[in-house]
Amino acid sequence: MLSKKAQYAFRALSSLVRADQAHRQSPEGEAMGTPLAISEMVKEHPMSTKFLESILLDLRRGGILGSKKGKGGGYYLMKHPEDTPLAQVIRILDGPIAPLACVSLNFYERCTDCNEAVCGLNRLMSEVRDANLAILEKRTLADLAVNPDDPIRR
Amino acid sequence: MLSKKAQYAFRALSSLVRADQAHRQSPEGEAMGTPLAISEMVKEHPMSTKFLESILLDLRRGGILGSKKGKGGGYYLMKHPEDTPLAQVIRILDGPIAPLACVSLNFYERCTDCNEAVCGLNRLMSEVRDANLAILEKRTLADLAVNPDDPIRR
DNA sequence: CCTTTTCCCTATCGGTTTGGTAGGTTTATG
DNA sequence: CATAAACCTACCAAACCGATAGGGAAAAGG
Repeated sequence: MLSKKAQYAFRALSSLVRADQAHRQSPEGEAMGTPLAISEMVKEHPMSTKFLESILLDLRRGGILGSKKGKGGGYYLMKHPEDTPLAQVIRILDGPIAPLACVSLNFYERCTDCNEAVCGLNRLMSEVRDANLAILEKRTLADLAVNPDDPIRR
Repeated sequence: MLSKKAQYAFRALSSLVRADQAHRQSPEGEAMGTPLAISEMVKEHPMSTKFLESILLDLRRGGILGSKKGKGGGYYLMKHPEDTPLAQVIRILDGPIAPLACVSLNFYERCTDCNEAVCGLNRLMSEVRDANLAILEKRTLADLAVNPDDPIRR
């Protein structure tokens, strides 16, 4: 199960994606121009401001967001929405996506008391990991904001 | 990530599957005949006896295992190994398989502050849930014990 | 400069979960 | 009756989770 942290992150990110889209569509639109303040995100998705703050800081340290201080400041996406897979967000806030550390690509830890080469669970959980990554590495922030009633997509 | 509880469960279950197979192959073999004691499982997979005990009780209450008390007693599979999907084990010990309660089939809870019909995250996480279930409902205890070097399987 | 607005940082905290232990009760076998 | 096993309840320390508190640092505007 995703933590609240990750869930809140996705809500805030969906606001940031929409701000990003609106910005790129404007004539003088160049990336990272108009940051969105925490207070704006909370207005759209009611939640604890301080808690969201710590989440956004994690995302910034993780390289997904940039920030600007002072009046008119806020957060903005570092890359186009379709260039940030959901997997990256989850790893930053919740850690491993794999169901076992011994099959994790990014958080690998050797399995004590288990020969990985012949461990049935290891093999099965690698399958699960791959199925998850097939989705979470392909789907991106852009997919978060898609309206399912749109005529055609992908 | 799977809890230790679920991991230990799978180790013990692999012992039980092998005992089950050996038993069915014997001439007089009828199901649920020769229980395997906790002490035997711990001999094969070193772990805390008492902790494993509580896990096996959960699996029994969950309908996966049967038990027999007293001398010569122990635990045994209630069904053929290929009739117990891994998903059932995980649900008993770790709860929901879905990444969000609002997309869970067995542990559904309504999502506060989110219209499920138009929530992008909801749609994406339903995809993830389906991918997981496609594996975890199809793969069974029998797959736990398979030797990957076997000539042909499935 | 000074004030305001915003992000930034550290620490703390109550509650729950996790992984595990302790100690005894009940039931079957021989 | 002795032994071996499952069964049950309670407890415990450590970690984790979700959230709050209280400022500090920087940018912009006047």
